Amino acid sequence: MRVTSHDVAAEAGVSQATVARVFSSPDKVALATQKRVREAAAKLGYVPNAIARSLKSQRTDIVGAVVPAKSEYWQDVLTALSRSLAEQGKQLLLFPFADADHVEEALDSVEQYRLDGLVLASSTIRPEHLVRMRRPNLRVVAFNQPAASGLLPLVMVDNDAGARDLAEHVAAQGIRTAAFVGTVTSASTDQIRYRGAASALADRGIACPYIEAGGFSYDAGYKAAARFLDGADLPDAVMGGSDEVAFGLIDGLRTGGLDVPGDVLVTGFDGLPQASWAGYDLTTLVQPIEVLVDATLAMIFDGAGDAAQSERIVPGTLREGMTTRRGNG
Amino acid sequence: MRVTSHDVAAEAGVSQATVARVFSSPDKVALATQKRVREAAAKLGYVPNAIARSLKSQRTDIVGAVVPAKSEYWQDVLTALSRSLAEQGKQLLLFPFADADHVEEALDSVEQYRLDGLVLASSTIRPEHLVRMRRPNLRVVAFNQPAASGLLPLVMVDNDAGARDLAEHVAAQGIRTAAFVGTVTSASTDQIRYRGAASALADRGIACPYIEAGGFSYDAGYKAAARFLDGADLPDAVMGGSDEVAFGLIDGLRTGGLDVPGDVLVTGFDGLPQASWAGYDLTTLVQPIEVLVDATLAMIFDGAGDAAQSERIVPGTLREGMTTRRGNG
DNA sequence: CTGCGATGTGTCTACGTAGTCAGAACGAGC
DNA sequence: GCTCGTTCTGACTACGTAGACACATCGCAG
Repeated sequence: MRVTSHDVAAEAGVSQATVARVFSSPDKVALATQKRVREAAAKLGYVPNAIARSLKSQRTDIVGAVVPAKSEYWQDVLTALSRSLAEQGKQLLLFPFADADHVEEALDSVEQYRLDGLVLASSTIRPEHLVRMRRPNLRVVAFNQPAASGLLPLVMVDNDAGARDLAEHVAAQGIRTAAFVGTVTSASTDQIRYRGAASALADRGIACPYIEAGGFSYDAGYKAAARFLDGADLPDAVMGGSDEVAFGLIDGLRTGGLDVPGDVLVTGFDGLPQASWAGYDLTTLVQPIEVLVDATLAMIFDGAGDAAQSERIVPGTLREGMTTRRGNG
Repeated sequence: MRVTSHDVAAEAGVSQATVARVFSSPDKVALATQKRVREAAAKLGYVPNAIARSLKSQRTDIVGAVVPAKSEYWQDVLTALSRSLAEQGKQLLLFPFADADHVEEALDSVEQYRLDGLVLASSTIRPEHLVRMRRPNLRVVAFNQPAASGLLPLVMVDNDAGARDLAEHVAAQGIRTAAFVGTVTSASTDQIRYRGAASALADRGIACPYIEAGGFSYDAGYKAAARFLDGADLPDAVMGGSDEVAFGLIDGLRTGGLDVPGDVLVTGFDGLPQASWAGYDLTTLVQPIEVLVDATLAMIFDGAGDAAQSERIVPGTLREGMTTRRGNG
């Protein structure tokens, strides 16, 4: 039914091996033969079977990605990842999980496929799951996941330096009090971001209490904003652990009658496309997603020997938006 | 190196065939044998090889999705799709493309994999490409793609009825003039939405000129808003072809000094998560993505014989947001 | 004209699984 | 005790490809 390399071989009057060579290592086949084979293939509508090739060659040309099902940030990462892979003739297989408790299921199905590599893209995967993914024949790279440090090869943005940059930027606006809203309990990135920001602010004599939002979503930020609405506690600046939280904060504060940035400055972290939308124009730390993705794929495909220890920390870029423009407006 | 069913067979003292049966059709193996095999498998860390299974069984348990690389809407669809597939033990393989001119490349790589099904998810794929995807052994379903009608089995939201609902809703707010901003040239969905809205408005004596935005992105909407800023042309309501365009419109109008909904009403289409964000609170037509996705997968896996003609049109739901709340504020 | 490397092609086999077929073991019914 | 049907298991093979190996052909230097 299906056209195979044998059919093409018969049509072109060559052996099956020659047909295979034409499509995998053409330089080993005489040009005249190649032409004959390609014509026969085109005539019959032959397309090489990637499944069979994978079985034989022990390479799938497929990279898996374990990601949270719901998150604006990861969708941007996935887009960049799959585009970069496509350029190399490889594909992306998705293993989404609903929440931290369902990671295990996703990891189970990962093992059935003999993937060339796996990107663990979530700051909420637990260390015990991370370690479980260390296996021969599979190059695993943790993406933006500080908790994986030392356990797996790791690529991430410089969360500490980024948080300091943001903190220094708001400090330069002349604030006296601040607060950090995020979710240290479930995201290891937020831990570092909070520490970096708090430390930089402390250097300037500004206290920065931590407020647990219970998630890194818009809703979490929106609800957390209620904390500040009784007025007494309102700091001069609120730093969100992520852009999504910051959007929620801004809308929550504004809905509560406060002005951003008039009454309170707000910052985010990630640099989502929406941060540039005029409705928010958020001051945030832009992650160089292309760079991060390229570094990740480089680790997977040209990874060194003792990759478990290798880490690549990439600096982000401060984006100064309207949400921290104070006084001079 | 890798643990195979042969290794497990040796360990358990059975044949390879029995091991295979334990993992694919357990009811054909005696319970005692099953237990022995499973223990041996656990001991050796055996995981069935999906590649080999696919080659033998001619089923991959993988569904492909051809999607535009950049689009908020499609990311929501993909999330729902992959989650639904995961529940059935299947996986999603992504074939993103940058723009309409690169669809061909994506489709080429689709053929190498012997996918169980393929979702063509983009309103910008050209009809000639659509037809090319009709092939034996591959169940293709077009998703939200009016242009595929009659060419491929099709699942989509009722764009016409949805656009009429939106139009009637704004008409009920007492508007006298309107405009539709979208991109009929590149998205066949916008064509239907515009016609539906214009027709419903015409029934009430309201003209609705069409304004080409040149895309369905935030930026396209933002730029299109400039059209209305000289004041003279400002209609009472602007209908965006999609939520993304509507967000751009709103921000563009507001940046230009207009009030939404005070000076002009705005509607979207799709029901993105951001539509519910307090900063926009957009009136839009919410697509029942879960329903659409389930219908799509049903067509792929339990599709009828003459599937080319089958179409499933699902109604959406009107979401009344602040952007069309007029006068009574 | 012989020997040798380079090049091109064919034969054969393995990748790891699942389905077909045959046969073994066993109990039940005559 | 023999036949029959049922249940279980093993041997064998095919899925479609790519790599190892052997061999044929050719040009070229000695």
